[in-house]
This record gives sequence, structure tokens and C-alpha cells, in this order.
Amino acid sequence: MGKVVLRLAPFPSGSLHIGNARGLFVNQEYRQRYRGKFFLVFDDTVGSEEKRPVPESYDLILQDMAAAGIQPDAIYYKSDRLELYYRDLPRLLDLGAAYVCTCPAELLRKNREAGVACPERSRETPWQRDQWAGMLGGRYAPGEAVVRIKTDMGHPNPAFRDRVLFRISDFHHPRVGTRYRVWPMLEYAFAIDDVELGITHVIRGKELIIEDMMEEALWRALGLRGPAFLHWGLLRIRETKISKSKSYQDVKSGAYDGWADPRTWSLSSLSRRGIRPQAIRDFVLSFGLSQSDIEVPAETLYAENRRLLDPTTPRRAFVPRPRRLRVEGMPGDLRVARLANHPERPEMGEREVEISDAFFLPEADLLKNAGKEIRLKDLLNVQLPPQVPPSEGVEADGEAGAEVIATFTTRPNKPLPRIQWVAAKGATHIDVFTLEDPHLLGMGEASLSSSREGQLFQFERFGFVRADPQPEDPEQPRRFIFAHP
RNA sequence: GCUCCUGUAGUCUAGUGGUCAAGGAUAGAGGCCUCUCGAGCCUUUGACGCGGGUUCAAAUCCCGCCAGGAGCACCA
Repeated sequence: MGKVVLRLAPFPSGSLHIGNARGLFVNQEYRQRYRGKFFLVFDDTVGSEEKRPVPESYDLILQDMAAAGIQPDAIYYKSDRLELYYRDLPRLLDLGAAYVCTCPAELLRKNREAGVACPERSRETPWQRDQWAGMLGGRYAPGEAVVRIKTDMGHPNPAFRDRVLFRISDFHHPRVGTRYRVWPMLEYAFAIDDVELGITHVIRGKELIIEDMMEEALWRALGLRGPAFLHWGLLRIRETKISKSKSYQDVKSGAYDGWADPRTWSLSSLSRRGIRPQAIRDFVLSFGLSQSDIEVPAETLYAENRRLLDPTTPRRAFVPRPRRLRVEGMPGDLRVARLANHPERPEMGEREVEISDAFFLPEADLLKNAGKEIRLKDLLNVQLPPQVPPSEGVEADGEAGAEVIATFTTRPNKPLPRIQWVAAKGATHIDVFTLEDPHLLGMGEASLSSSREGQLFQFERFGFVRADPQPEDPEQPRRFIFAHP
């Protein structure tokens, strides 16, 4: 068996998204299985008006890959390889496999649709050569001349009729500026690179099938042998539209908190939420290489991650939208509560929480259980007053509504609604970033204020979270990013 | 419209002619818990798109139909 060489070729327009992750992990899987090589090829030709390379995304993509624990065997930039792309074109012209076309874009499109060939298609080689030299030499402005492959103007699929191989662009490129004006289309650049880099298998989404067929047409013309293609269908997470350009706008405008904003669903945002690369890997690999298009609920990804986190993640108390509760008749000896860090793993130890008669509880739970007896989880049972008037606009510190007065009943565990609580004494302000609410405020137990960046917790009856970096201003609430229930 | 692709439970997937009265995951339902009823654990409901054919035998092979999807840029 020959050596397997793979490539991932992202367009640098932001952090990798969950869709790119499929390419990343599938290729990585094949690299490992066949002890092959895996190259990162930045697909950074100039793009178009709507789709331009974004300077900072080169680093973002590198970081995403590092975070996923995947080290490419080599990194290439298409923008470094223009001369290489220019090299083989004259031969294509000589072979009569390509030609320079100066039809305006609009006419070109119309003729293609009608199956009408451009008169320049059949011009002789010296003329074509001269025109190519003219394109490189500045004879034409953007839009005035392109190189087209000669396939078949009568092909039943208009998409196959003499596609454009090179065009002129004056866009400023983040890496090479305006050094080049004549840029290859993706399919031409890859036709050269895939052979040049010795790629054996291209595994990617089926949206590029036509481009892959164009590569094959070019190899036939040049007498080259290229890699085999494998495709998968489109993957969508139900909860989101995967659109890098939309995310890019919100990141750029500041509406989003950078590429690590959970709403981008970028790889960096998933990592910020505490979603493990391993979970993402298992998730995308579970779909195999089917060409059907699938839409999967994020819950499936969460389930993978939960399986990884649950056994080792310490539990903590957090009360979203809190309301202050005072317990009358607290047993006098109750000064300290000892709480297990994990209900099933005593070896993870316990923590001590100082308590008084003042607590924070989720207002929603107080409203729901008004007049009933409830259990403050792991602590004691209380009777709630018959009426709990809702506070208007719950404040983050639970001080908005009037204090709710409950009465102590008993200590031992009983089958009551078990509600999480935070002791008012030493409670710390928490600000949780969820998909629905970028600032879900609440109160957490004291120890949370000193958690280090990257620490994972399960907030009981709330979900798994990951600690953001310590805020510079200690008065600011501690920030956690919500992963999933 | 054209080209290509795909059809297994609500969703995703295993399955390559017999071991499939179809396996797993997730969701749903029910239950358990000296303490998360939004976690965990247990149980459970639920599928081969339709119609023909080939064969002793079909989810698997063939044909037709139907239904979905993707692509159809001087973007990637």
C-alpha cells in the first residue's frame, strides 16, 4: 500500500467552525489509521468581494488545530505559490486545453447557458500565449480577461462548460498585498498543488464535487495523475446556521465577543465552553462519509461531552436569577455545611461552606413551590410562605424583591423538591454566558470566585460550565461559559 | 430546469445475500436515587420510502416509481 497523504484546505475567514471540524478529524483519523501525512493548505487565493481572506484567521485556524491536538505535517499557503500556478498554464494553452477569453462576465455567463462558444476559444496558440502574457503584464483590468478551460460547451450541465481558471483581481491580499493580479480559481490551484504535494486522497464535503471533476479534467489534459476524491454530505447543527461570513460580521462589528463567542459555534468557542476536542471528534466521526445531508441536534454533541465530563467534574452551587431567602428557626449548631464535590466519587473530597440564616435560591423555584415544604439540597427542609410575590426585574444579587421568609422544619433528607442554594455569607457574583443570554446573572458559592481559567464545574440543576479568565476588575462578576445541561 | 447524490426508528448511525423476528447513540415514555426529577442509573416505545423482479434466501443485487438534498460565480 502506498503512503497516504491528506490535506485540509480551509479558507482563512475566521476560526474553524464545526463543519470544518469534520474535515479536520476525518483526515486526522485517516492519517493515523494509515500512518500517513496530513498537510494544512491555506486556501487563500484572493476570494471575491463577499469572501475575502481575513488576516487574523491564519492564526485562529492554527490555534484551533493546536487546541484539537492536531499537528499538521506541513503548512502551505496558496498565496505563496502563484508562480507555480503560472508555470503550467502555457502548456495548457499549447495543448489547446485552455484559452484566454475577453468576454465581459455577463456575456460569458449568458453564452455558457446557451452553450455558445466564445470566438476566442478557437484562436491559435501564439495568440493565446500573447494574451496570457498580456494578462500577466497588465494589459487588462479586472473583469476584462480570464483563462478558461476547454471542456465542452455542449455539456448537459452548464456548470461544466468551460469554467474559469484564472481571473484578474486588484484586491489587497493579507499576505502578498497587490504583488499578484492574476489569481487562479480554487480548482486550478488544487489541480497543481495536489499533484505537486503528492496528495493521495482528498476527503471533503460534496459541495466541491464539480471542482474536483475540473481537477480531473486538468490532470487528463496535462497527463498527470491526481488523488482520489471522497465526499461527505452537508452537516448542520439544528440550533444554528453555520455561516462563517455572518459570524464574521458580528465578530467584526463587536456584536459578538470575538470568535470565541459561543454564538459563532467556532471551534474556539466550543473550547471556551469546555466542550472537549475528543467529544467533537467522536461526534463528527459518528457520521461516517455518507453523502446524504444531515441535520443533527446539538444535544448529540452535548451527550458526547457529558459522557467525558460527568465522571470528573466537581459540583458547585449556582443560583440563576436569585431571590434572598431567610430561614427562621435555624438550628443554632449549623454554622458549616460539608458538601461532596461529586455525588458518586468520595475521593474527590468535600468542601466546607459557611452558613447563616440567609440564602439565595432561584426565584423561579420559590414561585413554583410557594406554600410547600422544600429541601435545601444536602442541608435542611423549610416551609415556604403561602404567597411569594414575584419581584419585578430580578436583580443579580437577589435584592430586588422582598426577602422571602421561610420556616425551618427538619434536618433529615425527605422526598421533597430539592433546590440548590447559595449561602448569602460570602456568596459571589456570577455571570454566565449562555447561548440564549450572554449575561445570565446569579450568585454562586464563595469558592467560585477564585476558580482558575479553564476549570470545569457542574452547577447543580443548571449544567456544565467552564471558567473564563479572572476579570481584571475584582468587582466584576466571575464569568463562566455555559456548555450544556 | 439541468447535473450529480442520497433514502434504516423523531434524529444520527451499524448493516455489503443467510448468524437481522435489524444493533448502537440521542431524543421520548416509565421507574430508581440517605439528597442534582435539568445530572446519574434501570426499563421501555420506535425503522429497512413504495412497487416489481433475481434467489432456496434480500435492509443488502437489478428495474421502475416516489421523496429528499447538493451544485449550477471571474467565491471558497
